[in-house]
Amino acid sequence: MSKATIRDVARKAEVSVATVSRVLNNHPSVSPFTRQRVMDAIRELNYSPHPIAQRLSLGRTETLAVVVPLFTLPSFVERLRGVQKVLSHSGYDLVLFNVDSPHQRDEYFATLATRARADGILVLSIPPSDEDAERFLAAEVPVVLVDAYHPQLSSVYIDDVEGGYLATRHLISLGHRRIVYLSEPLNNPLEFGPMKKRLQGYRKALAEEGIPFDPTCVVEAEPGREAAYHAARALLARRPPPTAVFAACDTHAIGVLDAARELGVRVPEALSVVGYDDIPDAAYLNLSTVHQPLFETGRLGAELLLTLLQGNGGKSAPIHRRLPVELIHRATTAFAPTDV
Amino acid sequence: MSKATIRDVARKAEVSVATVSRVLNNHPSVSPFTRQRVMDAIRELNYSPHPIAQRLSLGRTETLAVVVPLFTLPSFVERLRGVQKVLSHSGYDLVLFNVDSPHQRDEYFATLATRARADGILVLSIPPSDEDAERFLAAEVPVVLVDAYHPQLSSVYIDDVEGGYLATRHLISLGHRRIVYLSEPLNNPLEFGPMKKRLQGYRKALAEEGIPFDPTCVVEAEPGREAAYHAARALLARRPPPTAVFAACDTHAIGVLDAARELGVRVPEALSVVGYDDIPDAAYLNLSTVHQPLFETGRLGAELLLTLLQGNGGKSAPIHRRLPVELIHRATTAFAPTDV
DNA sequence: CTGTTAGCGCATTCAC
DNA sequence: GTGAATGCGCTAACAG
Repeated sequence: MSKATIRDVARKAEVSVATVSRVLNNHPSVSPFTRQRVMDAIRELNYSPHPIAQRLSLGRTETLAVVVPLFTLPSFVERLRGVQKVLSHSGYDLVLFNVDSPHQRDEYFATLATRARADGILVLSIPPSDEDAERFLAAEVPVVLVDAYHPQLSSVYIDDVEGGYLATRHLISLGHRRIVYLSEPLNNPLEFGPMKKRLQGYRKALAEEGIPFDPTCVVEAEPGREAAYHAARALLARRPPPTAVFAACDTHAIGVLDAARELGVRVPEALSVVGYDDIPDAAYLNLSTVHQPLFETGRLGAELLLTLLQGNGGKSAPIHRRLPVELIHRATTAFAPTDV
Repeated sequence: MSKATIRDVARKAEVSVATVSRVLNNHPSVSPFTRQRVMDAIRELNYSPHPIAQRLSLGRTETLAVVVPLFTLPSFVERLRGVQKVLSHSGYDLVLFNVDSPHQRDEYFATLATRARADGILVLSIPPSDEDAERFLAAEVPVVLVDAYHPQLSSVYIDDVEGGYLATRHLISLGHRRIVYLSEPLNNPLEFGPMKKRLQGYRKALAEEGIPFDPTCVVEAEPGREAAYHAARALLARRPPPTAVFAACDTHAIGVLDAARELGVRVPEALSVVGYDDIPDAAYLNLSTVHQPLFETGRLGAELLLTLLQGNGGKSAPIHRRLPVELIHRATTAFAPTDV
C-alpha cells in the first residue's frame, strides 16, 4: 500500500519533491496554499516517508541500542521498563542486544562503536573495558552505562559499597558477629562488578567495628534461589552456625529463607537474613533488604542518553549520577541470639 | 574511525566499487588475487559496510519488530527469552515495541504494516483486529502471533480452553463442587483473550459433570498478587466458602494462598488451589497448576517467522501451531473436604 | 572476471 | 516560495 514515494506525492500535488520534503519537515517557507495541496496528496496516496531513506539521507539511524544481559539478571526487567518508558516517546527505535557470553559482549560492543549502527547506546549492567570505552569515544557515539561504571563514559549507578556497608552495619548493630556474606560468583565471565563492591562494603563495616574478617564467611553460589538454598543448608550445618546472612541479592536471600524453614531454623529469632535489590517478592516476604532504585536507574539512564543526544556535536565530559541505596528493615532481621 | 566508505576501499585496492561489493557479499566471480587485495584494503581501512545504505539498496530493513505488552504480563520475559535465543544469530536487528494502551497498540500496528519498517513482525499476547490483519496482509509483511490468534495470521499458541478444562476437571475429580474461577479482568483494554478461553474450559468441565454454573463463582481481580489476595479474602468469607479455586494465572493463585494462610484456611485440606502458567515460583511453592510452554512458544514463534521470511515472495496460507498444556499436580490440590 | 552506471527514497544546497 | 540538481553508501544489472 504505502509504496508511494515522495515523487508520487510531488507529481500528484504538481510540485517538486523538495516542496514535499519541506512540508513533511514543516519548513516555514511554504505557502499555505501549496502546503495544503501537498497535504491532500499525501493523504490521498496514504503516503508516509521511507524511514531507511530518511536515515541514509540524514546520516542518522534514529535508533538507540540497548545492551542487556537479558537472562542472567532478574532485575533487568525493572530497569528496562524505566528505559522503555522514556524512549517510547522519543521517536527512536529501541533495538535490543542481548549478551550472555563475553564473546557476544565483545562482538556487540565492537559493532556498535559506529554512528552508522545507532545514534546512542545504553548499556545495562555490563562494564565495558578500557578498550571498548576508547572505541566508543573515538566513534563519537554517545553511551550511557546503567548499573555499571567507567570513568570515561556517562553512567547512572548505585553505590554498592555503601549498600554492602549498610546491610552489614545493620546486622552488626543488632549484635551479630558471625555474619556470612553470600553472593553470586565474584568472578563471573561478564565481569559484573557489584558483588565485589558489596563485599567491600561488608568488609568495611566489619573493620569499623573491629570484627575480624573470616574468609570462610564469604561464600559464593550460582545465581538462583536453588543454589542459594543449598549453600545455606551447608552454612546452617556449621558449628557454630552464623547468626546472620547478608545475601548479595534477594533471590539468594529467599533461598536462605527456604533452607532455614526446612531446617527449622527460625527467622529472625535464630537467624537474621538481609537481601539486596528489593525486588517485588522481597516486600511480600517481609525480607529486610537493601533497596536500590531499579526502575529509576533505567529511566534516568535513558533520559541522560537523550540529553547527550540533544547536545550533539559537543562531546562533553562524561556525566555520572550515583543514586542512593537504602536499608529497608523488615521482618527477617532482629537481635542476635544471646546464647553465643 | 569506520568512516571509510566502499569507495575508499575501492580506491585503495585499485578496483571498482562493484568488485568490493562482490567480495563483501562473497560473490564467486572474483579472482583470488583481487579478492585478497580487497580484503587487505578493507582491513587496513577498518572498513565495514554502512548498514543503512545496504538496507536502502537492498530494499530490506534487516529488522524484526517484536510487539509486546512488556509490563502487564509477567510471563513475557520467558517468551522473549525464547524469541531472543532464535533471533540473536539470525542477522536481524530486534526492535522492541512496547504497548501498554490500546492506542499505542493501534499506532504500532498501523505503522508496522509496511515492509519499510520491518521485514517481519512478532506479536506477543496481543490479538490484532481484523482490520489490522488486513493491513498486514496487504503490506505483505510476515507476521507471527505468539499467544494470540487470528485466522489469517500465522501463530503459535496454546489451547486455553483445554487448559481451563484440565484444571477444572482435576478439581472436580477430587470431589470439588464449589469451584471458584478467579481471573484477571475478562474484558481488558488490550483484549487479551486467554482469560475468557480458560473460563470456557471451566464451564465446559462443569457442564460435563452436570454441575450447575454459578455466576457468583466467577470473580475477577486486577493483575497481581495483591488484588488476588483481597479477592480471595472475600471469597473465603462466604458461607459456605468454596472448596477450590482455579486461578487463571499463578500470580493470582499465590495471592489466594496468601489469603488462605492468613485466614488459617489450610491448603489443600480445606481449600484446593490450582494456578495457570507454571511460572518458576509455582514449582517452588508446590502449586498445582497448568503448565504452558512459555519459552517454547517464544522460540517457535521466532522460528516460524524466520521460516516465513525464507520463503519470501510466496505468501502462503497462515501456519498455526497449537502447543499442548499440561496439568501439574503438586501440593495445593487434594480431595474436597467431606463436611460439605 | 571486472568496471560503469543507474537507482534505492529522501534532504538539502543553490539558483530563480 | 519553489524547483533542479547533488549526495547519502551500497547493490545489481549490464557491458565489456
